[in-house]
Amino acid sequence: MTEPIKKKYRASPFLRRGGAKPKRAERLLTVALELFSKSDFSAVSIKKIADEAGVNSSLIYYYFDSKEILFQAALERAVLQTLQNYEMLRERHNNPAELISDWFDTHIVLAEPIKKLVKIMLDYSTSGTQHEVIDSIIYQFYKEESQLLSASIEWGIKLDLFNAVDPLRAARLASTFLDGAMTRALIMPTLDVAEVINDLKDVFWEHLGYDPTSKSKGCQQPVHHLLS
Amino acid sequence: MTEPIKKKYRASPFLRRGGAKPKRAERLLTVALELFSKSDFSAVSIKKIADEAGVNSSLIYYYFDSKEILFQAALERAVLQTLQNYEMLRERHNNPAELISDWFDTHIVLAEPIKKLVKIMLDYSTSGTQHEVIDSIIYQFYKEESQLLSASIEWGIKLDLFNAVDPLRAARLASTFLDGAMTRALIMPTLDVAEVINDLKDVFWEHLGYDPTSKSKGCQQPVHHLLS
DNA sequence: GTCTATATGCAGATAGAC
DNA sequence: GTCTATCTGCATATAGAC
Repeated sequence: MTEPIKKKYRASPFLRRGGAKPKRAERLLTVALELFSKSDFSAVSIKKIADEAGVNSSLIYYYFDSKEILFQAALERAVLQTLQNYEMLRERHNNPAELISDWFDTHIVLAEPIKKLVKIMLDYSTSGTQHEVIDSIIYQFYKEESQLLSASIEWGIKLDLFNAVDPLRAARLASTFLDGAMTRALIMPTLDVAEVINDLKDVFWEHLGYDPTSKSKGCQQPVHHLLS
Repeated sequence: MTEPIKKKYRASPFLRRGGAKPKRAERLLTVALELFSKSDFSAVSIKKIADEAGVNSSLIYYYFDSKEILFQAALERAVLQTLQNYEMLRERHNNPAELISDWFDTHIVLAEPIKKLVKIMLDYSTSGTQHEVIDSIIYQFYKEESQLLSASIEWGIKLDLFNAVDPLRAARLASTFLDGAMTRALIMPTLDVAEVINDLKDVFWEHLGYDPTSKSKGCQQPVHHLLS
């Protein structure tokens, strides 16, 4: 089960902005993420990815040592892009309630790429195979999300905007619910994600004892940094 | 993409209790569900299922016309068993708060089989293939769950136990969150599902304006009707 | 009902020409 | 960098003996 770990495109500092990155590799990663999120790892053939990207299947092995490496790179890229969104969220707000509200809205606007991310993480986690790199990517993702949320909640409590709830637990609650919304949307494509997330938002404010109408400065457009 | 629909083991009145059902077929369904939930459809080979069940791989084709039919039958069985649990839940309580509480607890106790169910539904839904039968099974599953919950909430409102929330939306909220708990547990196996679900329960009572400590008659053991 | 043997096809991966 | 050609193995599925 523990396959030999192959290398290439191992560089974690992805998307080195401005760097002369191979366009083909980027294109392949985008297509791969798209397909891996639609179907699952073993159902997606190298040929399908190549066809979709408009190249010969052999070329994939020029950029990535194996299908697994390609999968890993696609997942890493998706996580990093999502983390970048979180970072932008953080920088954009000087008010915890707005930040959290924006975080919910971001999940509505970016529902599609986030659904892909959830699906692909799920496939990996339940596949039985383990790779340190991927494990740590996923771990970091949830850690960052948890930190973003719990820090905001704590901050709101200090400002006396929120009830004195346990920040970590409340963060986990919100984060877990969002996973649920994504999962449900994957299972039932007809689901109105926005509606569900807004319902949750209401309940979450209720839990925090926060009245969103009181301090609303108009709904800012959520940050997009579109995945693929 | 639209494969010809094969038959055999087509009989939806599964588990006809008392009926002389082939033990081998049952065994195969159990093993199949187990494997399909661990990995994904295309990653699970017929041979693996056969090996695990201790029979020759050809035998599977004696009972099921194809791998897809086997998958479909396994999913159907899992859903029906879960629905049976819901039915037992319904019959066991004459108090909406207890019923809902028991519903949450059931998800803790039966986390493993329910995780399998969620995973397998997800795999199917995102596979791109469509089969009327499976679609309707999944649809029915969520419909029944929604009915169980919303009816209980409505009931509680009438009894003046709960706030006058929108029963359907509240039901969807709880149900979606549970999906999230299962998803998260699949992605991060170290997660303490019980803890997360109990947190949700608290928030849900809060939302319904219900104080669980007031009327607690001691925690009844949740219903099990173990999914293999 | 359960097995052995096998047909058939496609997937992942490599070698090497251009 | 990108392609053609090809090796190798395994997966689904079938035929047919017992």
